[in-house]
Amino acid sequence: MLSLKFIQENPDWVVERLAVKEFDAREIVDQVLELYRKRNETQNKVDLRKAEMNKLSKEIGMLFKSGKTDEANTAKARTAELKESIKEMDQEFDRIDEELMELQVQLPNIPSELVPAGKTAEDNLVVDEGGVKPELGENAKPHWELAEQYDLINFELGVKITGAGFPVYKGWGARLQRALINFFLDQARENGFTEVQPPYVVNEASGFGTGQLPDKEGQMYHATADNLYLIPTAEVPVTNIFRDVIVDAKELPIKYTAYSACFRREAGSYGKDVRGLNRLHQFDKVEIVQVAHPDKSYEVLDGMVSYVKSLVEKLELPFRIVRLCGGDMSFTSALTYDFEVWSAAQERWLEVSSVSNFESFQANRLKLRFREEGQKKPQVAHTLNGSALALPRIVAALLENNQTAEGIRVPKVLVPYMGTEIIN
RNA sequence: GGAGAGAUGGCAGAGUGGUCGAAUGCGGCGGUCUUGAAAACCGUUGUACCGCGAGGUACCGGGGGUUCGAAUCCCUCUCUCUCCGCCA
Repeated sequence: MLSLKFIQENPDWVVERLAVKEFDAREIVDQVLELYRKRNETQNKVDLRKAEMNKLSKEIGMLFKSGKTDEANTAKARTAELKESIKEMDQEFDRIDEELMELQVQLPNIPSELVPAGKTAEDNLVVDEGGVKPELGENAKPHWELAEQYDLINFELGVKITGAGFPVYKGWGARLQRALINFFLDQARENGFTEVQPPYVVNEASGFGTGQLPDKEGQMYHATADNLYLIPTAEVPVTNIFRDVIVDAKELPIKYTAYSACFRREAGSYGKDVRGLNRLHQFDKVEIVQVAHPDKSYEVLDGMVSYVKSLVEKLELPFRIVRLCGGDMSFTSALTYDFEVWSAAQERWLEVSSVSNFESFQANRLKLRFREEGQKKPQVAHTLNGSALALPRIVAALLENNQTAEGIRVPKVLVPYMGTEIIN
């Protein structure tokens, strides 16, 4: 979330920049300005009265101690009115503060200057591409047919056990999942990321910290009996490691990676988007998360983009990198690069990674700060994360792009993990 | 699931109604000493908000209450730990 101070100091700029995200912030910003002013005014007044009250109480204490009971009782009588007005003003303050918070969480993050204008995915900017699209010819099969042919994934079984979007991986299919996870984690470690295994279920505070709550609870599975949420991405538990934390500046950047299953309700999705592995309710992903110095976070973002690029290149997948336009970006992001790989039989691009700089948006919610050497006051840090990578669509592309008459060719980097050069 | 205990500053741990934002120890930082280091000694060491400033306010798990005054008493919620049971 944007800090109140920031909004107060740059109200017009906030409105102007949020327009890039197709968000009309005028009304909310105006209300924030008004309420913030009222809040401070109220605090000022109530603090003065509290100071008076504290002083009186101390005096009464002294009087009782020195046995001047009559004088003490006289003084006591004077506190009643003060007490009443403090109570009223406190309530007023709390009311305003709550209202402010409600407004504050409605404002999306400010898009970076690099974000192109635009409403939909059509307006995203392709900034890089690589690899060669394979020529498959007439008999090319989509991955769901290949998965069935080689008995890699059983979608119907998942329906029976749970429901649509929860496939069962089997044999080489299951082995491929494990191979990819291990490959991604090994790569991350070699690039300086510390591996963590987080919980897959989080509480409300964590959901708030990374921005899923309060508004996007519809995307998460909710275990109501315990009021816990299944994670939609490892970003949530991993980033929340740093909730209410002040780190030393010299520890930055902090680089974490985690494998996790991810759970998404995906209410309202339909059609070709959900066919096969294209969109699932449960999927596997290796995530990378960084906590960075504000001066360095865009360098860090570039580093993450080149790291993810190295992964898709090693997997020999044709890819492109797009910079999301304002209208296609998430609520919390300041700048996002999506990675898409070419799915040769479906003949479409599939998003396999999303790498974002959240600047201080999450850190404000998390109260994640750092302290510069020798400085007293902590500053808000920047957070970033990215998929490295999400498995299902990688699997879809690998199956389709590498299909041959003899079977599915395994990319070289995965051969040691798979123990075979071909799946058949 | 049953029974009990507890939640205090970076950590450990006192404080059971009044100058308590909080003893003490450890850790951290600065200094003295030393060729350097250790030890010893001295000092310092939470966060947020309001205020131009002086300064003020809040915070001892969360919320509510009693009281002139609450870390301390009462209610309530949450969480943690221990033992028993069950169990990967």
